[in-house]
Amino acid sequence: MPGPAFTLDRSSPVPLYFQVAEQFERAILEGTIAPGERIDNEVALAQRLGLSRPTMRQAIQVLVDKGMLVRKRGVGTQVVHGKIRRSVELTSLHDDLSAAGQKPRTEVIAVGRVEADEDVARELQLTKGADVWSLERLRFVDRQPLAHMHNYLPVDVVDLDAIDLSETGLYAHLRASGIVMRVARQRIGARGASVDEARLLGERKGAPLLTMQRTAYDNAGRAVEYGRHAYRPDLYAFELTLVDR
Amino acid sequence: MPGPAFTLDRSSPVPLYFQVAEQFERAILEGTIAPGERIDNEVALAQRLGLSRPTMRQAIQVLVDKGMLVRKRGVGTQVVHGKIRRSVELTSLHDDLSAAGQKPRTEVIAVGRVEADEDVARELQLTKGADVWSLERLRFVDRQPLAHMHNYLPVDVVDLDAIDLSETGLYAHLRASGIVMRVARQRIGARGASVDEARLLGERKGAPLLTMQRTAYDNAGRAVEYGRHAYRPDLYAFELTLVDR
DNA sequence: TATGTCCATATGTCATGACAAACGCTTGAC
DNA sequence: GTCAAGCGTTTGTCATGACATATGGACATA
Repeated sequence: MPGPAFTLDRSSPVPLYFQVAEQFERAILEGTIAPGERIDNEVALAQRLGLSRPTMRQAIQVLVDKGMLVRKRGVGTQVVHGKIRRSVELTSLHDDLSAAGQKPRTEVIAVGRVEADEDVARELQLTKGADVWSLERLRFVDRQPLAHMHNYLPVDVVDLDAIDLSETGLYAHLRASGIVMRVARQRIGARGASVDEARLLGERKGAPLLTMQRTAYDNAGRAVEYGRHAYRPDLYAFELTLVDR
Repeated sequence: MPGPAFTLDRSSPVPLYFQVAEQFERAILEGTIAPGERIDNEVALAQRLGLSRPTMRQAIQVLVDKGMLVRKRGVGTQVVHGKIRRSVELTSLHDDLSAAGQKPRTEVIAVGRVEADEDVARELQLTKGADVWSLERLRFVDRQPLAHMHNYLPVDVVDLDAIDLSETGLYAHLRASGIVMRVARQRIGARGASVDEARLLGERKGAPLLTMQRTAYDNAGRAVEYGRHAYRPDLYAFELTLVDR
């Protein structure tokens, strides 16, 4: 596959397998390695880079998990055909849009402390009536309303009053506050717009909306965020890549 | 964490790491290991089971990828809080429903060879106008129409005429035919029902529908299936678990 | 009391070596 | 000519050993 000469920095804190994976990914995205093309076998690659085979395997595994490479025993490893789309990750809509080069604008409709209803309490592992942050926002792209977002957070996780949420996304701020989200559970569905939603999103009552509910957990398994979102389906859709292992 | 005594069968063709992962998963689902509880460290576990640490790590990694366990360096590995839902996998709706204990019924509306339109040709990596299988079905659960499914397949992949598609699912048949699907790309959205869809699904025209488009690739990177599906949102939703790695 | 340092602990990374199993091609037998 | 057996290639699995690094508590210090 000769491809570009990969460089390794053994003094870097970035793990070697990750350095290799990054450079492979770039080569694939740039087309330096063509779709369908087979890459060298693991043993040869490892030797050429001065790595052990387990490390080389780990690097390849990263891209296999991303759906960019496919392994076949006895045959080799090759680049997957078709355009590579980024899979659904533990990011927010704000991150998604920023990555796509768009500039989202966010309008905070309401923020404050409320009593958790049954749904919110269950999802956040609290008792009903407990004090939680409630955050309601409207997101625009190109002056068009794209999503109506209602999030709930335990009060001991973060102080929402101290944040300017119209500038940065909620997730970006949580990360900056040292909150590490490790697992999230999502439910994607659809329903007709309520009167309020229709008004906010510039649609008619009953117009189809794409909905998403998400509960995010930190690395201690504690629920840190629960959100109910509604999207205009003509402006947004969820894309994901599934990999069978 | 003492937990149940895991058993290993070294003569089995099932990999050791997988045997361990399976038994761990069962213990977690059954509650033998409580949510939030820390499991023993990798070295001790490996020693107790007579395994090497890499193998033990590989077993744990399987469950970390599923979002059931969380690792913390310097601390340990613990069971995630909250109910575990199965993540979106490379399965079909038929599989999903069967796994949930329901008995889906399928009605084949039309099956035959057609010329690929632009969309189909692009997704299946064919030229426009090429001969492809077209399969249109309606899926019921408890006598209620749940989904309208329109799938396209390259003619050289399988012979749909030879199959009874009302009994087994399309994916089950593809697997039985030796077709291995490794990667799939999905796009989930929403829109209003067309007149035809409304009639088939027992809804009104313009009623919100949940839509999914999927292109599946085999292990050679060849597109083997493209489908456009529409679901009744009151009966179906997509659930997925995201894991940050 | 508050803060910084040290240390035990557990996971993260990496190397080396070995055998197993699947795939695809070639070769040989009938 | 067709089919089966054999073989090389490549990934899959597993063992052993070592050092790095983040975490959280104990302890010493200001």
